[in-house]
Amino acid sequence: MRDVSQLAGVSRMTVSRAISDPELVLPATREKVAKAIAALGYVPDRTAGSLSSRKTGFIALMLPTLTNANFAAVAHGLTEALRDANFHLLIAYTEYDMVEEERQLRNLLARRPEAIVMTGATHSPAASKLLLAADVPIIEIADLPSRPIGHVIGFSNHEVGRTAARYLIDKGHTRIGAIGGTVEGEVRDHRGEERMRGFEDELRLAGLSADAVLRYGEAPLSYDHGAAAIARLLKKSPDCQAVFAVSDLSAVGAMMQCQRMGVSIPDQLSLIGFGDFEIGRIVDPPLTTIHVDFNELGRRTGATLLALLGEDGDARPGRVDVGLSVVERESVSKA
Amino acid sequence: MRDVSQLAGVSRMTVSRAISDPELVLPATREKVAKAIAALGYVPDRTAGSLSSRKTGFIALMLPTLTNANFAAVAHGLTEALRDANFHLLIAYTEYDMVEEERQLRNLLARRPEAIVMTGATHSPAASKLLLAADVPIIEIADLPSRPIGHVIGFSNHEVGRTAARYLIDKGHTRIGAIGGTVEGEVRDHRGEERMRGFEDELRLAGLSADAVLRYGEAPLSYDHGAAAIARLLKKSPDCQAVFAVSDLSAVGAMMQCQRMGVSIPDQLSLIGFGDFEIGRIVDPPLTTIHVDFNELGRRTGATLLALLGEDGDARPGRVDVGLSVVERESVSKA
DNA sequence: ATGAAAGCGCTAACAC
DNA sequence: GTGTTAGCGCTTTCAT
Repeated sequence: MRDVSQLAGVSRMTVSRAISDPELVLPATREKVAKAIAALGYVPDRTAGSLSSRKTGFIALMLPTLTNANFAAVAHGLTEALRDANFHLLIAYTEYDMVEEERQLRNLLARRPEAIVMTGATHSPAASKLLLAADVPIIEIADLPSRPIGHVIGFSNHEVGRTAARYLIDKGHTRIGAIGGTVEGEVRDHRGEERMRGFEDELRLAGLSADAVLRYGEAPLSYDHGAAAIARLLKKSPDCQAVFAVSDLSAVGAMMQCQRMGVSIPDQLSLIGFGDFEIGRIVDPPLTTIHVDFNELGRRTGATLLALLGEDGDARPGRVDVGLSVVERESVSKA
Repeated sequence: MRDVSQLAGVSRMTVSRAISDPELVLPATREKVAKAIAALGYVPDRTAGSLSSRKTGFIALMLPTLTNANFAAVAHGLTEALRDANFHLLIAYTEYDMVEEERQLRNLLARRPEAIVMTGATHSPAASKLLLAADVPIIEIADLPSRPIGHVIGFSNHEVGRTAARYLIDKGHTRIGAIGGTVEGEVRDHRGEERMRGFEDELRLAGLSADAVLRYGEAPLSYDHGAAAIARLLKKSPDCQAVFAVSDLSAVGAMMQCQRMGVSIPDQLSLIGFGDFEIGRIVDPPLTTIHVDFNELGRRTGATLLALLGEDGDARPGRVDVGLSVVERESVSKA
């Protein structure tokens, strides 16, 4: 920057202003500076700028995993929303491991993000303490915690499960099952488990048995999980009429496995998923699923962040439920 | 940090050492410092540390998109490899747009990464200039450029296309087509196009027509693309026996579309994809595809980075071809 | 509208 | 093994 200022024949302060707040500089001066910058190929050092201004321009985003289209959509929506404000996303992922989450959070905090976005609302005590002490806006997303740390933009996973159960019940099914991940071990998907609980609760409310609700395999759940889980479930409960999969990926895996086993969907078995993944539209029959607008979730989060970081008196914690909807396709039949 | 040093009764320098190079500090002192840190909930500020030490601990990673399992696998492998060395990945994505790539690169450079990992080797002139001037190790991955900027860890996309063509030809097919993205507009997948070219070249080498090679739709290619493209292709070239899809996602979309149109795979149409995505193992029939170990690519890149950043005399640019292999499953028949 | 001085929170380099 | 001094490249603040 010193080089630029010398070449342009102005002080370094003027260069700084010409870059970050051009309005404050005479057009002629601005021009000279721009030329010098181009000639030298100067790229400002935001590390130094961050230290001085005490604004890093970082937003921390904690995700369970990168390899999930919906979480990627959140990251995507967020990035879009923040791009023009010149914020950078600092992404960390936990692999559904709370010990790892804490480690990652510490690393993130060392970069002094101006806000922290956490996926989910279940944290280790140490992580919660870290978050509380961070003194920056916290947003918990993709969940609807009863005791949130800061702002909330999400949906109720419990309600997802209940909605799935109600839908299947309304179709006249009575022998209803579900497939999801296990709760044992360190690696677990709390939000998926919440969907399973909601499902079981609604089943019980309707006086139906929850015996065919199967927890099997570790997060992240994908096609293989669904294939293996449905095989187990049908062995254990051969008379099952309808199944909820906590993730569309599992649902699709289950569908393919059924195809191989000669179980016709939806004639012999109805299937409903969660997440509205693109693949669900493509398979045959198209998958009935529960949709949450994750892109919107990301964009909303970005807009909230911008508002929060714009005004000084940070508004009191907000709570937004982006809701959910059933996408009726053809994988569920009437009983 | 000042607070920590006072509480521990040592100088700030000792605190710094106790954190970043504990060996240099007496165990007793170390202990005192650790206690003070815990008591105060102190988290070091790496922004300040970076400025002072001139090491940011950032590695820049430029990806076409986040929403692709293989690129996500690269990011994953890289993160794993770098985690223990306390490096952070700074991820940017271009959405297959070279103008955007340049913008993103400038933003990345402002964070002073210690190395830059670029996916692909086709950059705008301005981006190339930026890269050349960056004065940090550059690694181009997932490609095998003839005129690389720095290190290369990748595979030949051209060879992928040739291999696909050869495989189909060896099976006795003569009326062979392909589906990939368009080359028009700003948004394009150069590496996918390279695979298409390799495919065409091999077809011509065998004296076969490349008329049924269809370029349609913009990157990123996914299920919908495959479904739409195969419908168009079969309309245009109804006698087509075998098709290469530049991405497994397109291949799966094509497969589902064929199912809907009553075209039996592989009896009436053979299909080979690229990328070995998980879904390809799950569909029925399982998809024959060309596999590249993207996870290994990420890990290799991480290891190379560590070596590069470890030693002072940075080794001369290396070139690694991770190769490729055909995964024979059941979507290709003999003619 | 521009400039000068001070300092952000750390660590490199050198001293003891 | 620990402390002192100086300074990383910017921006804040205040002056002109």
